[in-house]
Amino acid sequence: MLQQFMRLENDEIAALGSLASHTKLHDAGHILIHEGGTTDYVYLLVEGTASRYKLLPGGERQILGFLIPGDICDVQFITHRPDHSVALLSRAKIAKIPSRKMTEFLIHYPRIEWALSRAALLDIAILRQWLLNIGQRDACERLSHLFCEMKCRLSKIGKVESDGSFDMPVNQSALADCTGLSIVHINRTLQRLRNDGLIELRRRRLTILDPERLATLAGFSDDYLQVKPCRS
Amino acid sequence: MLQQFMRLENDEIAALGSLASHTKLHDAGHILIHEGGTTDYVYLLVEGTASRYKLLPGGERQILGFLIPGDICDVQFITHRPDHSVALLSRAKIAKIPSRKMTEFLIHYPRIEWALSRAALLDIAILRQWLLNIGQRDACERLSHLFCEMKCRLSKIGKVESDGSFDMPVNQSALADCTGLSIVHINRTLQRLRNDGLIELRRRRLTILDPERLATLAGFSDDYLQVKPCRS
DNA sequence: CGCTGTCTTGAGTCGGATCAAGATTAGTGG
DNA sequence: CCACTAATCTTGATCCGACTCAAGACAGCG
Repeated sequence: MLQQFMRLENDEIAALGSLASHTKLHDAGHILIHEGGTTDYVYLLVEGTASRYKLLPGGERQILGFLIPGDICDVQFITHRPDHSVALLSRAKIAKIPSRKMTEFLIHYPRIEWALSRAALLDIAILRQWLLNIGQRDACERLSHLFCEMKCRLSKIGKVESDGSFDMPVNQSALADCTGLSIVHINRTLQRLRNDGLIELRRRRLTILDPERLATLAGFSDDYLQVKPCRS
Repeated sequence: MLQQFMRLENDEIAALGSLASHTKLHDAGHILIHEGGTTDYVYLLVEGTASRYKLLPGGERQILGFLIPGDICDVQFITHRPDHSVALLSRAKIAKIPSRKMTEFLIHYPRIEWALSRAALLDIAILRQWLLNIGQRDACERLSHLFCEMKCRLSKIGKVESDGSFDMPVNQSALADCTGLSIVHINRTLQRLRNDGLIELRRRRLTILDPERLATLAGFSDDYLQVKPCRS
């Protein structure tokens, strides 16, 4: 949600709304963007969850990040040749906006363009944190950190239940590919977290049983996710 | 260099020049920005090399990226509390610009602001590539990829000699901390690359002896570093 | 000349990978 | 509502890439 980054005026909100008015429902697994292909559209994830990833010739996949409702898929692309793919993790509602239209729109609403660049900065902050995660932490810490991060991001858009549970529509294979671990090891690590009473993960739904202890274990602090809206 | 992202007008170049007119020389090891501290300045690296990194309580360090001449240190910071540190790898020339002044400047030169946001997109592309690197590749590939990337970035600013060598002012400890490997393993991996006749690394200077073969080994393609200047 | 930081090398260990198979669960169509 | 199939999850056994520890060799520098 862009409002995290800047208080928007009513007309801006309305304009955004009409820009994203044509939404379409897609099934889990649908690939929105193909690495190396071309796009002339910007996709806005209205409802559901998606992942960005890169594939290696050998078939290895690295998940680069998760998209949650309100996230935009690819203002990112410098050229129109995306350097990674985006696929849906769950059934999702998508608004598909022609790039041309988006460009014009942003010229009329420079404040929104500015908010988007803030969103990019948040992406950077998250990417750096992931790098630290994969580069320096062990399996347990990596998973814990990821869970803490997701919970924090989702809570900002009101997607965490009062009991602390939230949708996490990923299988163990996806967890493996975003932490740089093997599926088997993810499985065993999850069991440890479960046995330690830290989390519960069932039917694509994650409950953090002891947020305090999990955050400590992960070395998680939500500072990097806190974006101050500025320029009023 | 911002001109990678957009053809700038003479007055813009002149304005940038005067903005960055007061430069100062610092020694290798100098810490420009402290994680968790505060900054009211934007730093422009005019000459030399620097690294961004995060530290963990246990002393582990993850290097998040390298800065080369023309790179800007921290338009990045969403709040004024940097989430990582920046230190010089070599003696370097730095322009220190007050954030206020920078903000005003960008209001007068919106095209430059726009170029900066492009630069951020390049940062994102590099970060994603690093994530792939650390997450999925083995030691040899990681190092090779890093070297290919540095050479490509440096060649864009004319910092690669005609014999293919360039400054790489990092010790093995830094290589370890940016690839997520141990120093010892870096040492052995470097030896392999040397013995295979792929590289030569002496006195902080790297020569890629067989670019072709190294790129293949690394799975490197420079696509993600190619930024098309647009909006004329 | 003698630090101090950096690089090398060897030996032993371990976290996490791989391989292989069985158990569960979720979907599908009848 | 059940049978069938394909994912996904578990578990055990084995292996290996990379880590740690430890010590010696250089190199740059005041």
